[in-house]
Amino acid sequence: MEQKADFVPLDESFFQQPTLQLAESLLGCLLVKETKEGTAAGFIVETEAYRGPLDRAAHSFNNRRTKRTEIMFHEAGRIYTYVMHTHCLVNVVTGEEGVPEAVLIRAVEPYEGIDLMFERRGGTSMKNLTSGPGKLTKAMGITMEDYGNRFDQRPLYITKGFTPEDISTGPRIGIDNSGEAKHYPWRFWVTGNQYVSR
DNA sequence: CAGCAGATAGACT
DNA sequence: GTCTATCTGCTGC
Repeated sequence: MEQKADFVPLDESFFQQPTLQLAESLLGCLLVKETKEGTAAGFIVETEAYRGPLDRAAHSFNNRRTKRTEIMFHEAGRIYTYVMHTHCLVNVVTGEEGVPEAVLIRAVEPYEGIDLMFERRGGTSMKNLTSGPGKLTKAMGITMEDYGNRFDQRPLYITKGFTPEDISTGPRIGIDNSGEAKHYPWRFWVTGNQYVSR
């Protein structure tokens, strides 16, 4: 009876929305990671959409299909983790089988397992704990182990959170060498939330 | 606030 | 073998 029944993963049909719409729908949802050290959870407050063939900023631009991007060609709801420099980033795969699109989770608001997150992140402030894509994966213990799993089942999954009052959009971050694509307003965040990366 | 080091996986010559 | 990358934290003006 140790098991918490509070967190019920979202149904897979949730992920079967157009990528831009899903990026917006994900705001306010609760991202949960269960490990043997404990459970860490946080509300998603910032996302970015990456749209395969059309999007120069996406790893899957021009349908580039490699070992790394392979998972983006799968059905919606898969987990795409990617190691960048010293950090791991986490994406939600969207689109139907064969359509390489994804949503990057850029920031969450800490909700449960906050002590555990501080332990993993070392000395830092509450505001700095999960306010960035590399920070949140470290705080929650998300790694390449999660690559290819599904967001509708443990140990890494998404469940219902709150409904954001107001949502902002703007250009994405960290894709300066992507030509035109860098101006696309495919970044979404909860307006005014202090855990948004910038 | 600009500049840069850090450290790993995968693409490309 | 070399180069780039969906970033972060620290240093020095």
